[in-house]
Amino acid sequence: MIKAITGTKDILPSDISKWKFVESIIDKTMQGFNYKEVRTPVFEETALFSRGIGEATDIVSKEMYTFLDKGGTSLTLRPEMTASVVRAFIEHSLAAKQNLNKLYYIAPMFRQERPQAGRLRQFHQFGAEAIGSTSPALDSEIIIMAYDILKSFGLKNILVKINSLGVPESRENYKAKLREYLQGKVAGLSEDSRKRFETNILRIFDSKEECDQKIMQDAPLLIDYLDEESLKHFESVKALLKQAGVPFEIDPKLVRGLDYYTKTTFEIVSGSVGSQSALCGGGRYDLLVEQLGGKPTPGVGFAAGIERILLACENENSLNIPVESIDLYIVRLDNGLQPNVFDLGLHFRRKGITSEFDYLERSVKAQMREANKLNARYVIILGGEEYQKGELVLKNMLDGTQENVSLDNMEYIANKFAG
RNA sequence: GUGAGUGUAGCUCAGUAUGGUUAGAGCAUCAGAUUGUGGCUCUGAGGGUCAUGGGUUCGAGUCCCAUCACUCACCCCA
Repeated sequence: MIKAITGTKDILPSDISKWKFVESIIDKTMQGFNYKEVRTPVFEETALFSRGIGEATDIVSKEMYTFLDKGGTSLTLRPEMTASVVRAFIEHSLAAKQNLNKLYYIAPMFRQERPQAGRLRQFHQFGAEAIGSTSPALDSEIIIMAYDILKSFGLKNILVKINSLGVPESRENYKAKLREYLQGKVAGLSEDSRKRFETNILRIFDSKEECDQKIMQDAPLLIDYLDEESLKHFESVKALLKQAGVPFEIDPKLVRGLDYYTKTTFEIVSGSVGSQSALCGGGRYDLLVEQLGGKPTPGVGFAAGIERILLACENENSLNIPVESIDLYIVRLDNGLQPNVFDLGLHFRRKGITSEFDYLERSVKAQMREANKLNARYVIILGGEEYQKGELVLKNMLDGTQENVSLDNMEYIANKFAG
């Protein structure tokens, strides 16, 4: 038997209502903030991601699905969306059409990691990017949108964590200080952290190893070395979040794994999923556009993992999905009327009234059972004496009442579903 | 990439310690309950190469080995 690739999942009809519901809330919220949807190809030239996300990051160095096409070009299935959105922004000169572009997406991403709870190889993210302004209002807006959407899913056990990474210069200053602090202590670090000391020193803060955490407890914090402008920016972001009623926590150790972040970074974590608790993450990237070959343009954005959110919703039992139902089921008393049933069904279907009938020549009882299983609001029973008299039986499945309706008064039935 | 756990019906699981006739249950599916009407109830039916391959044995779902798959955790991230 051929099975789906490791780390990929089919979304079956029984799950679709959940996804549609989630997507509709995302659409509604994003549009309320006047973000416009954008769709980009699932694969891009590999260089886009290695340059955008950073050669040394885990995503680029070991998690990408990269392959050569027949022309010998190295292509990669997108592991995240920001680089692609920025590429499209530059390629189509969106900046020329308006100063500020507010974009959002809902799309599949691909990373070749070992699957576990809340982590798949093909997974779905939604997110937003506001490109073209340094205003802290946009940092806040991005965080508020993410928070509002999660709240709309009924999630309670969530925490917003924010931090500021400052501008590159202040960060370099700080890194030097941190290196100085750690210089004599390297031997006490875990193996991974010793590597990070060379490659990405800030990430040592993320380590869960006890020995690392002990050493990092007294380490200097980035936030104390922020430049004045970044600090001011950070204060504005915090003030706006407070104003919006979004509870948050400052996490000076929140360092994100993508290279392009500057100033604000944030994460929303859930206590209701396994170890992959980050539902959502993002931040400001004022240098990315230029880095990818565009004119210097600031930006800020976030991405959220839909499967993780669904997992959290399931564990908190927070999603209230309406049960699926259909409008009409047409029962036939004798098989000879099959063409008439088909015709009648088509009549209502073309009016947008969701209708179904039996294709398997099953008994009346079986047809009624089917109607009930489908949650049909009304059932038409066609055949027998009534049919001889030019009538059909219309049964209301909610209260069980039924009435006879003349076959040339289908308006009457259609009106049951009006409005 | 590293570690641990689990693979028995469409789904959730018994059965494996002490190997022994035709491998069970619940849910789901289908059919029926005097034949023209759903939900509840009752009755019945279908559905399993017990993950795969090898080994031990008179005999393996059960013991041993290998492989594969899945799950969780590390790592990293959404």
